[in-house]
Amino acid sequence: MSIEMELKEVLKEAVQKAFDISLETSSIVIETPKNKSHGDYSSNVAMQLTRQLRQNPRVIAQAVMDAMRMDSMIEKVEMAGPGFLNFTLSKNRFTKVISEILENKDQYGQQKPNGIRVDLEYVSANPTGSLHLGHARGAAWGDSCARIMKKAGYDVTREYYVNDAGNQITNLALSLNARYRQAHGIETEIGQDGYLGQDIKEEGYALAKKYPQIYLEPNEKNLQFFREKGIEFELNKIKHDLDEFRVHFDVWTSEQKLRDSGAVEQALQTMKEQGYLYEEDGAVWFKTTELGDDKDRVLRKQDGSYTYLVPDIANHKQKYERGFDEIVNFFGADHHGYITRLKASMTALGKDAEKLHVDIIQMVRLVSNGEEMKMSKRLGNATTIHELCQSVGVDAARYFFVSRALDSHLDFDVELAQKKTNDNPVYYAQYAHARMCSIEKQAQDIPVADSYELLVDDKEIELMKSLQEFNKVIIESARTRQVHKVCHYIQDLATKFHSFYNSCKVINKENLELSSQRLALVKATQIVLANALDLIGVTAVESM
RNA sequence: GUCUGCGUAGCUCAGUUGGAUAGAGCGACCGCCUCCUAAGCGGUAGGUCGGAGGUUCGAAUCCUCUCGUGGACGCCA
Repeated sequence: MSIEMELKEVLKEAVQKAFDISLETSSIVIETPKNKSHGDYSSNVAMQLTRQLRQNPRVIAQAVMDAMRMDSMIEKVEMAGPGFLNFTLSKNRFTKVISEILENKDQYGQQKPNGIRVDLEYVSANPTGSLHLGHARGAAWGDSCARIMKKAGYDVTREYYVNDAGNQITNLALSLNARYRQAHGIETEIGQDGYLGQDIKEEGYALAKKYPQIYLEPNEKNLQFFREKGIEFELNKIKHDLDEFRVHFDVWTSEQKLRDSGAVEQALQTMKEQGYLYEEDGAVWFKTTELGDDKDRVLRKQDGSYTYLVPDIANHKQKYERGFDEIVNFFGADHHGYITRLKASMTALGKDAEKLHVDIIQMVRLVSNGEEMKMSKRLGNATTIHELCQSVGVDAARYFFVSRALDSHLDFDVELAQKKTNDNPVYYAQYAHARMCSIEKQAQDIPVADSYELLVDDKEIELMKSLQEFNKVIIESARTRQVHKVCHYIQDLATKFHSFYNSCKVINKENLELSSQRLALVKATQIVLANALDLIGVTAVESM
């Protein structure tokens, strides 16, 4: 049992005994005080009970303390401030974590299956161009979130929804056809909605070489050829870039296949039966205003084609039918207004919209020399995920994207990410890991201890406390999908280690007993740091 | 105008279902390698938590209003 659970049990019993009140352990808050003089752990139960008991919190705290059973791990309990109970634990309680880590190794931190099936959809960029910075943030965040949730015991499916139908794809086909024609010396303009990227130009020319003179006219039959070639080309490029970025998916859902299967019409039919649709101006509308939206939305346009929302409704309907308990989407901030519509659709289909979570990814700005680089996918001059990997490396890129809360705008400082100095936080953590590996390498003739009673230095205790936090961080990060918490944990653990390193010499032939115990602590820290870095897809390097 | 983020130290940002004297990194200043990687460590300076009310034992955190700022408001995706 974790230290926190043990303390909660102790408090629960004491409150029961003192006031005959039965508390849920989940409602008891155990904190780690920032101020060292407040002990190792603290609780505010007394203050929480003030309203119910109508007594001074200090009086309540005293009564709880008097009723408390003195567990062997508790060295001291004190009442402080407005009514906090501060616990100081016996030093040997903290060493338990070392043996747990050494036993479980790379599986340490893995929580038992919690039976919750969750679907995470992220990136889902149209196959009409390379992935750029915004996608990269979504990719790094979504993938890390998947890793963390798996570690926390969730049954995770990683999903990419491919918009391989609709206008954008037709525009792509037209652009390819235009380049194809140009390759044949026929003067052709790229339409206003066309894609001007260099890659598409090259692919058009390549197709001209491979399939000469057959598909010149932009008629429907030929466009279908360019659609297929275009999607194949773009999707392969995307998969290649994601692979380089260490991002992989379990499921690639095709919009075209959803359409072909009749799932789209089926979803519309259900919504119609539920009375949410009506016709006006030759279009089919969805009464989203009845479900919290500020205006109704068109589903089928005057020209008979569907809006973007429609196949996506079918996409999400199927997620429900696939049996997920939680359905999560990571959307770019520019799709914000879309959430209400999507949730409304699920309600209209009789699904529980509460299961559908949409996390918004705030904008990324590329900053270099204090200057912002504007991005436009259509013009083809955006910084791609591949270029980013080339210039700053995958580790730094992934680290930067998950180091900030998702709802904060991110200024990605390319120069900082490129630095191989201590200005760059990713190196700080990797350096800590490399140091640990170096110690292990040099201490191969020293046995790793299995008892740790000599580890009583403040720096050692602080380090063990951080190790103890790992499980909590995983669970909390997964529950809230706040990936950056893992990043902060990594920084904290690295800091505690560097501090320990500077004041506690590990390898000391004069004191083999202490050396072998410290070596065990180093080994445990190295395992946890490597496991934590893996959660965000960053390499735990062994030497630098 | 409506919806939705953000506003915390000079800069970039954390802040544990509301908790004690608001934290970290960078930058500035002062120290530490005859010693396991100085890509490191220790220390100092720096904040009316945008502003005003309210809720309560207690507010950076919750509510209302307000100011600044980014984004979205399409029969595009």
